[in-house]
Amino acid sequence: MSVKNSQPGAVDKDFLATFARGLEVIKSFDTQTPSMSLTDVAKKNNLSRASARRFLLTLQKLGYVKSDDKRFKLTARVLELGYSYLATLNFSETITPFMEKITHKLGESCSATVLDGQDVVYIARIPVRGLIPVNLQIGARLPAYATSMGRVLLAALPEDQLEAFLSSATLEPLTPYTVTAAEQLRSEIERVRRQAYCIIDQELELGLRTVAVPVYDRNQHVCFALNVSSHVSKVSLERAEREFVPLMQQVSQQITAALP
Amino acid sequence: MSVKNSQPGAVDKDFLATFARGLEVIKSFDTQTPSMSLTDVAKKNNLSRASARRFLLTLQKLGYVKSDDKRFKLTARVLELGYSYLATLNFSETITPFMEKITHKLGESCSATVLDGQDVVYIARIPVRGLIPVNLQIGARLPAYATSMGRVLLAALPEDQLEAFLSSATLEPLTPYTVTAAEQLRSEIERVRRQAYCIIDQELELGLRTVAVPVYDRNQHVCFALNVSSHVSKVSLERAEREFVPLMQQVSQQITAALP
DNA sequence: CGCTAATGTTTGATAAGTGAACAAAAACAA
DNA sequence: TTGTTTTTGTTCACTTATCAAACATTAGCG
Repeated sequence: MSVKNSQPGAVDKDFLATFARGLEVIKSFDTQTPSMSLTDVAKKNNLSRASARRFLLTLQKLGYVKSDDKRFKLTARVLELGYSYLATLNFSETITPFMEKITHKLGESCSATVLDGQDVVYIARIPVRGLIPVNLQIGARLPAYATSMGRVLLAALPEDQLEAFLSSATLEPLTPYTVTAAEQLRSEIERVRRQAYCIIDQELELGLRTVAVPVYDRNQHVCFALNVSSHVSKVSLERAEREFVPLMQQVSQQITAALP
Repeated sequence: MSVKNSQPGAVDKDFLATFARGLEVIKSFDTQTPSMSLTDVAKKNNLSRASARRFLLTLQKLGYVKSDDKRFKLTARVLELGYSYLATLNFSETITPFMEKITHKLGESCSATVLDGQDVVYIARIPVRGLIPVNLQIGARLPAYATSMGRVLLAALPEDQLEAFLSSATLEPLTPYTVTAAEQLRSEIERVRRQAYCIIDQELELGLRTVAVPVYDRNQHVCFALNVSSHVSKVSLERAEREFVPLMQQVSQQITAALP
């Protein structure tokens, strides 16, 4: 890498502001503002109206937005962008049948996640009609420190990266049960590494009991985590360990063998 | 719109090439090339290496790609872009429990799609362990003309847009049963409009029998289609009409009432 | 109706992005 | 080692995008 930014105000010569701003424009459409006028977009992204207009016209020409009467909204084509990530994970097709098998045998939702920064991100999910209709679509994020999948993935990190995570993460008490002390979290993660699975009770949400196992690729690298989530009133801790863990570990090995 | 491009070679003054190219760079990562070197990216997108490098460094700085030893790959953050579209559809959360209900009662996969151009695009899906482990994730596309959901959505288009679709679509015979004559397709679509549901038999894929109904928002506009797909050997046409259609139409109305 | 206020569109000086050419560093073979 | 090839990084005249401010167009309102 070249040395840039000797002065604080200096801009990175290799940073394409136009592109970065365009991506922000896409992301600026959300639940609160599903459709926006040109001026709305300009304000929300700190752009001049002239600039906002160019972004919107470009997106429109590419089919990513459509305009009904001066108001712009995203089209389903935007999903293509996210889809190209899923396509690079050659395993997301492979794993679905295995996850369906888990769902079928245990009668609980099954998910797959990867680690991105301090979050786990859902890459696949088989929901079942449950007590709590949780809505965690592909792309959804949850904090890694308070989820079973997060701990499984953190346990697979090299020591220096785990260290970096622990020193930078802010551990909010999401429920009274959430582990918020870095040292305690570290020993939990070490335990997860030894036992090769993780059960978390109500640390993310009251009533939620989740079990996760790592899934390895053919080079012995953890590539994602598998999870089954249930309710404390439905599945005892004892049953989770006796019934859920073995099945999930077995399926994890089957997936490894089936991966490309 | 202002008048542009009097001469053929003229460029659109309001088109941001940098942004459009950047989006292409993201899309250029796919199953065949999940990780690429700088040169690969340059070749695949017809960019100079200098340019490709700027795009990759920008994406890296934003966290959308990471580089392991000179090879670049997308990160899960890319899903955020697609996710922002789902967020603008305020209903994708609302509908999941209803779809789970359908899946539970009928024992078959249930999907929701919208129309984008000539395709239907999946915005939600509840898979079940079935005969054929189909892999249709959120964002996946299928040709509208050969799917039950496509016909339901086409039936809801204003006459001029339907006309435009019929005259521009290329109707490939995907199976021996596929309707490929525009006139026949039109009358099929008209029938779908009258009966308010669509059953398609093996037009997309041999053995596949699918049922679709439209779902309206509170302003009597069709906003998406619900679908249940099964196998001809598992569900008779008679049962599909007697059992599937009424339940799906009932759930469709419940969704309308529940929409924001 | 005219007036105001807001939004959308064009314009010209300034800033950012571009590819071709060049430089540097790997990768590979003899 | 040395030379050859391939890939990656940098520079710089030229093109594109940007902002601010002008102008044009609507929308609202008494």
